Amino acid sequence: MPELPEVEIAARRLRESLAGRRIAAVRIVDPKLLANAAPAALAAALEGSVIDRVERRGKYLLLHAGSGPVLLVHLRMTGRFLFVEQAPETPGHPFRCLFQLAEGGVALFRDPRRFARFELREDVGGAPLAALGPDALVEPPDAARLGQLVAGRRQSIKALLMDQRRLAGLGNICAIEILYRAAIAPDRPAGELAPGELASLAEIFPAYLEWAIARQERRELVYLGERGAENVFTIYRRRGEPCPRCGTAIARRVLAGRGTYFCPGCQR
DNA sequence: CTTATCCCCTGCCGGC
DNA sequence: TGCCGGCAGGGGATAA
Repeated sequence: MPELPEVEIAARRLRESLAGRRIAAVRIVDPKLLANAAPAALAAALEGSVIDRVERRGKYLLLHAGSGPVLLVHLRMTGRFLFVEQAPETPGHPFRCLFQLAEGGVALFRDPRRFARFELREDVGGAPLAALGPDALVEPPDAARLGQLVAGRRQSIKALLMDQRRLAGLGNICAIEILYRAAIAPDRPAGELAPGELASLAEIFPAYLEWAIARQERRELVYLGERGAENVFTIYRRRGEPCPRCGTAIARRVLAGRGTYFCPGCQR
């Protein structure tokens, strides 16, 4: 799932359903979930404590428990928290981790592809957060700042938008949809974009993020893989369908290692 | 320094 | 119905 909009919504749900509650027990089902410590370390850090603050930075979730270590959560492709009254007994609901709350209720961490990672860090100043560029939602770059980011870069504009060290939060779908709205071809070398195109990008992508967050808030943006999920995107996963702007068939190619949808007719 | 490729994993979908 | 290839919102490691 997660790009910035989904991670932002995940942070809001965690503030509603997890923050302020005491964690009675932590159960790690999949020992590979915790990237930099033993499962016992997570239990020691969280059991008996209260998550008092939840932050988002780029695609990372930060769960603070008082003065203890911070738990970094990266959802990667399929990670998500579910809040339920009781831990499921049947194996029909596999989960990688479970937080039992003292006042009742359970937070489950589901992640079918098992790419997601938890990390315990003493502070937020070092790796991996220090490597992130400015947050695409909190500090959206204006045209001038974008100009600095792309200056001299031969890398494709799509790869640059997805590079978390330059700008944190955008992923494959965001990059595809934003470049479509700006009518810029995804494989254009970033450094060759004209000032007017940078201005167009700078205007479009905060608006796109707000739109996606609002949609997700209304629970309209769901995994495409979920039963009954509808593709709400303009061109993502619409190869062969006519472009809404010019009618040309939407094309797909692999760029920066990811499936990239674009309109060969009007994205220049 | 870049960029490209492979890898990590499971699940769904469409075609045959 | 069953099998198989393609595809999937992430990034890290490695090679060139």
